[in-house]
Amino acid sequence: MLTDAPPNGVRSGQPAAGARRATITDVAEALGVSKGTVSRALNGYPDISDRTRQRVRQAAERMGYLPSAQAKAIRTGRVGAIGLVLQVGEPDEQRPFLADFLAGLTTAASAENCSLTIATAQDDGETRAVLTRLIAERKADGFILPRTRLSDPRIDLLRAAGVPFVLFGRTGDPTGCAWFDLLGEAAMDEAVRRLHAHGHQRIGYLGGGAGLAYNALRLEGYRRALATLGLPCDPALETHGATTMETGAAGTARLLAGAEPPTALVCATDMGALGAHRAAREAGLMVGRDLSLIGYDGVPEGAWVAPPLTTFEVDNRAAGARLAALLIRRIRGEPPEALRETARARLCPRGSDGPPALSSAALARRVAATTSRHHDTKGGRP
Amino acid sequence: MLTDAPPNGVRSGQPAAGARRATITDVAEALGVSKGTVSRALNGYPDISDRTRQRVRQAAERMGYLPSAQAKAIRTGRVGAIGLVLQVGEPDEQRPFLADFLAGLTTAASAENCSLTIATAQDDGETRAVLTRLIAERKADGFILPRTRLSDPRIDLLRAAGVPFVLFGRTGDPTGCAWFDLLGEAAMDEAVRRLHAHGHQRIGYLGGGAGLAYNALRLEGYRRALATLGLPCDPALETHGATTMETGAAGTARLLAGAEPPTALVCATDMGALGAHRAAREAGLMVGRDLSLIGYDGVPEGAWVAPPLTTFEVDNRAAGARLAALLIRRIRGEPPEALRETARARLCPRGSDGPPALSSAALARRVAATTSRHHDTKGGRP
DNA sequence: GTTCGCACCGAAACCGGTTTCGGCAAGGGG
DNA sequence: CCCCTTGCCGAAACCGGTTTCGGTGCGAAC
Repeated sequence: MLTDAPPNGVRSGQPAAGARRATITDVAEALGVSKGTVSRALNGYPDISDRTRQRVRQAAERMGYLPSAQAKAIRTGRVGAIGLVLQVGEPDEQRPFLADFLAGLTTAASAENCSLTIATAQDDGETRAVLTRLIAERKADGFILPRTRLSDPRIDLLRAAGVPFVLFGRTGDPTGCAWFDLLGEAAMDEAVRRLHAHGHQRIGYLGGGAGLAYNALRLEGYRRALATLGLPCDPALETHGATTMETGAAGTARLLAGAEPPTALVCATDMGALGAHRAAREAGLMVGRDLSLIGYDGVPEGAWVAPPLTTFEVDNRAAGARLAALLIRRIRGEPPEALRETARARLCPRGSDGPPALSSAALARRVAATTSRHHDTKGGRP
Repeated sequence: MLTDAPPNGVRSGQPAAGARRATITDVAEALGVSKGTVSRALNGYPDISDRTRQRVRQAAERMGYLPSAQAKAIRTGRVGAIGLVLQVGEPDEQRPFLADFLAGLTTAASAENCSLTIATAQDDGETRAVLTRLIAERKADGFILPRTRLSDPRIDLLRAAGVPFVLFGRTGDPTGCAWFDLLGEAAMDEAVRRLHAHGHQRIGYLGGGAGLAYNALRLEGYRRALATLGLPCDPALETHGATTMETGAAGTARLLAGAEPPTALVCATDMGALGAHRAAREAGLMVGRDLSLIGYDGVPEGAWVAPPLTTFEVDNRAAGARLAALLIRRIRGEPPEALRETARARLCPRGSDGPPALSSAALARRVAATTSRHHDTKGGRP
C-alpha cells in the first residue's frame, strides 16, 4: 500500500529491528570520502596514504563496521567459509571424533577469518547432492573430505567442479589432491613390533571398513611388519569390516575359531577392538594374557573396559587445525602437491596387551572347549 | 597488463577454473526474458504466467542453476544459514551430545533450504566476540544458544542486536526468548519417585554446573518431589558442580561422609553419576545395592560401567531438529512467545538403582570403616 | 469507440561491497 | 616554464541477485 518506501523502512513481521549495522557507505559518508577509498584502505591497497588509512581504520572501529561477507563474496567469488559434510548414517563410527575435530577446524579457520559451514547426509548419494547444492549456492569456498575411500565419488565431483578440497586421509588416485593424514600404517607397524617383542608369534589383524583408504594403509603396515620380522602372514589371521562392537566381536570369534588362532590382534579401529574385547570375554579369555589387543583411535570407551585398551591416540583437534590451514592455502591458489601433510598417532600403552600366556594351539583348545559348552546354554542375544 | 578484460577471464593462481556456474543472467538470456522475470518465476510471484514459469523452471533445472546464497542475501538480508557457537573449553561436557545434535540441526535446516555455520570459542568472552563477528559479517540469520545460563550474556547481546535466536534450555528472564528444552525437573521428579518406590528414605542430589539453567530446574524438580513425598529435604543431601567424573566423585565422597548419608543419589548429569559410581566403588560400596544412582543424559559410557547406569536418555537429534525448525520460524518473523517447546527425557532403567541394602546409619558406618582403612595405604591419585 | 482494469513482463534501481579507470595536484627533471 | 611521473583518491562499473515501477496488449464495461 505504501508506494513511497520509507528510508530504512521497518519491514513488518521482522523480528526486533535493532540497530542497523553500519555499511561501508556509512563509514564513507562519516569521513567524507568515497566507498572505494574505504574499501581500499581496509584491504591494504598500497595507493592509500597512511593518514587516510588510519582515519578509515579508526572510523570503522568506532562504528563497529565489519564488511558483510555476502556482499564481499559476490564480487570476489569467495565466501570466507570452508565446508564440511558429515555422513551420519552409522552413529557409532565418528562420535567422539567430532567435537575436538570441529574445535580444531574452526579455531584455525577463524584465525584466517573464515567460518565453517557444515551439513550432514545419510548416505553417499545424499552426500553428493548436498555437496553440489553447497557449491551451487556458493556456501563454501572449499571442502574438507573426511573418511576418504580408495575410490571416492566426492573427489571426482569436486575435481570436476573445480572446487578446492583437502582430504582427511589419502585415496587411490592422488592427482590434484591435497591431504592431511595420520600414518596408520606406521602405527600398525609399531603395534606388530610391540607384540612381537612381547613374544607373540601369530599376530592377527582385525580390519576396518572395506573401501576406506585407512584400512588399506593399515593392513599394508601390518603385513609389512610381519614380513620384516619374519612372522607368518596367513589369510586366516586377517578379517575385515570390524568398525563396530558387533562386527568386531564377530570377526574376532571367526579368527579365534581357526585351527591356529592368533594370540594377539592388531585392530584397525578401537570400536572393533572393543568388540574383540567382548568376544574374548565371552570366550572365557583374559584380555592382555590369553589374547592381546592393540587398537587405534583413542576413543574414550577404551579407558573404561577392564583391562583398558592399549591404543594409538590421535589428536583430532590438531588434525582439524592442519586441515583448515591447508584448505585455506589451497583456496588461495597454492598447488595441491605442495599441500600434503602427515603425522603420527601416539601409542598409548594400557593393559590389553602383554606376553602371551598360551600358545596358539593351547588357545585353540580353550576356545573350542568354551564355545561347545556355550552352545547348549546360550540362546539368542538378549 | 591486459586492459581489455577478457569475458569469463581466468584469474591466474585460481585453482582449476572448472565450469563456471550458471547465473540468473545466463538463464534469462537463454530464454530471451529479463532477469526479473526469472527471479519472480522461481520465487513464486503471482504475476508470472504458468507457461513462463514452467519454461523458466525447466531451463534452470537443465542449466543446473541455483541462485547464489550471497547474492540473494545482499538484497533480502537473509543468508539462509543458522549459527551455532560452541564453547569447547571443557572437553568432557558435551562430547557425545554433538554428532547427533548436529545431525538433527542440519537435516531440519536443510529441509528449509538453510545451512549451518558453526564456530567455537574457548570461554565466555571469546563466545561473545565470535557472536558479534558472525553477526557483523552476516554469516547467520539467527543463532542457537546451547547450555543456557540463568543469566546469560549471549542473550543480552542478541537481544540488543535484534538478531533472532532460540535457546536450547531455559533462562532467568524469558522476555523475547524462544526455546526448546527437556523437562529436567520432570525427570528428577520421576527419579525421586522411583527411588522412593524402591524404599529409599534419604535421597541425595548430585547437582551440575552452577549458574546453568538446567541445574536450577533439576534441583527444583528434586526438591519438589521430596516435599510431595514427605521425604527429608536436607542441605547435607545436596552438592553441586558435579559435571565431570572428578567433581562427581568428590561430591559423592562429601555426601557419603555425612552423619546421615543418602542411600540413593539423583544426579543432574551422567558424568557426575559416573564419578559417583567410582567414588562408591572406592568406598567399597556396591552400586545398585549399597548406593543407588540415577543419572541424566544417556551418555554411552553409562552402559559400560558395572552395574550399568540407570539414566534418562535425551534424543539430541530430535532436539536439534526442533531447535532448527523453531529458529527458522523465528527468523521468518513469528513472535518468540509462540516458539516455546518442551519434551521429556525417557527413563532408561538399568542396574545402578534398586532397593537399599543398608540403612543410612549402616551406610555411614561402612563408609567410615573403609575410608579410615584407606587413609593409611592410599597415596595421591596415580 | 473510448475507457478502464487486469495479467504479464521489461527496464532499471538497489543491496554492499570490490575493482577499474581516470583525474588532480604536487614534485622532479630538462 | 613545461612535461612527465607519482601519489592519492573519486566516479562509476560491476558482481548476481531482488524488487519497484511502469508499460503493453487484451477483454470487458460504459
